[in-house]
Amino acid sequence: MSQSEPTSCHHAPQVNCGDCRLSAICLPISLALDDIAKLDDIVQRGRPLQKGQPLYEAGEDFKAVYALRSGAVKTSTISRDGEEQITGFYLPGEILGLDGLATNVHSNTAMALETSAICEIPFSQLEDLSMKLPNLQRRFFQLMSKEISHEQQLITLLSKKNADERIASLLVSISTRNHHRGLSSTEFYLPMSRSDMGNYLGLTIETVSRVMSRLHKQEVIALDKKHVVINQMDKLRAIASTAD
Amino acid sequence: MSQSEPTSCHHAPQVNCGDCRLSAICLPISLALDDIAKLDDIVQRGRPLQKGQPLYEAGEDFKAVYALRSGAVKTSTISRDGEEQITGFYLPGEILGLDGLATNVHSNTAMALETSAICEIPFSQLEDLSMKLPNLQRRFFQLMSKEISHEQQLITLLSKKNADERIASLLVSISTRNHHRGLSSTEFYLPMSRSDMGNYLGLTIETVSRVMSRLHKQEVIALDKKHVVINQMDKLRAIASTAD
DNA sequence: CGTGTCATTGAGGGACTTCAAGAGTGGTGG
DNA sequence: CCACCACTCTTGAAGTCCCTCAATGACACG
Repeated sequence: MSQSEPTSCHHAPQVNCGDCRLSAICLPISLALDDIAKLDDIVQRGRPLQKGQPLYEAGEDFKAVYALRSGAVKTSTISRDGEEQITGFYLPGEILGLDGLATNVHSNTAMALETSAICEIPFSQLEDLSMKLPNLQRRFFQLMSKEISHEQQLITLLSKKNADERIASLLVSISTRNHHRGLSSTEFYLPMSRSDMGNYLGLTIETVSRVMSRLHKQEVIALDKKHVVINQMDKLRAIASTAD
Repeated sequence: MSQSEPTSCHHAPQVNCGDCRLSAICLPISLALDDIAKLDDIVQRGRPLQKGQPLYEAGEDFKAVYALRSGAVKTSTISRDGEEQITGFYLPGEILGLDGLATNVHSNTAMALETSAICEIPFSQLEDLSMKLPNLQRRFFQLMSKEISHEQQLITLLSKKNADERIASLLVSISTRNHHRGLSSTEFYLPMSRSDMGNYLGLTIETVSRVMSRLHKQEVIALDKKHVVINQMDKLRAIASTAD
């Protein structure tokens, strides 16, 4: 299995929020140390999710939000005729499951793209805690609004960008998020298949493959299957940013 | 100016929620009579908005949500390079402005497509009131989730549907919403320009025009500028529903 | 009556899809 | 160990759908 985390094993379930390498970008962001301890008390850390296993499914009751500690997850909706539409990819330190917040029912399915360690945060307890910690509550509003603005960016991408711009946008997005997590912004493994990329970006798998090959030939990126090295970040950004 | 409401003038600012023809589908839905009266007390009814005037703009502080009493409104984001992306059309009885709820800042701009009468509901007071009226609070969660699922449907449309399916989907959507408001589901005026339709659906204005003409020639719809009559609803739905 | 805006229609071209074949990879079992 | 299979990915050739460019028409407004 390809692995983007060579530093150490992050699947160990015994880590707590205070020690977690991701605390700076995850839910505990801007919380005081003893507040993190309180959050820590309600976080449940289950066994890792294997590739292809669902974290939650569309239609399920909303019971918790989830923080991704390692691995990668995709979220998707299934339209009436059974076709999948991927709505997002999630990387370590990111929070998912908020799609159920409004109705108490998840509208999306979340599925592991590779073996993933996940912190589960039961929402009832989180609600109580966030009453006491205004910073935590603010963080949740931020997250919800981030979800919405992400969707609107995706709409703009699908509505206005060509294939090159779409692919470049996705690569820049992953790069930026990796950088944010303290990882390399120029070298990483794509956690999703070409098919998932195409589904997400509104392209066929062949077009995804062709564009990636083209970027490789132009030496904007180096490419070996899922391993990506960005050689010319400025150029990639230029391609991506016919708008964000 | 073309007008889809020949029955009576709905721009009169003095109407209250209890008397409003739209109370069955608007915010007061499922509220008891005296609860509607409470809601009524905080609703502000300003002078009508003229075509092209903004109701709120991206970046503005979120102070209120709005109920559309007559007319039509579009919401849109402006991407970095200045291009507009329309994210929704709103018809009488529908609520807008929730895009600011998460961050207290609007992420979209809302603009009148034709002369529109609008009820403004200051959010601070609405918050207080919804504490006391659980049905009202539930209604708000519904509305937020509706916004999210609308965006996800738009994503699927942009990602998977061809031009005919996109146009048909929009027509069916407007038809359904008109029916819901007690108006004709088969005959109505489009409140937006071809350009706005194209922007929203990710198509050029020429393609919009061609598809509309084609549907006309196939006698699925009758068409005179913005006036639409749906002759074969089943056929239109069939075209639209390669998924919803 | 000219001017500007919006919409329609046609011709041509381009970007992406579809169809098809083949290469590379991982897993299973003889 | 390698043959076999399933699966993913790549690459090419052909086709199609939509866009671009352009001209014209319809209508409102000064």
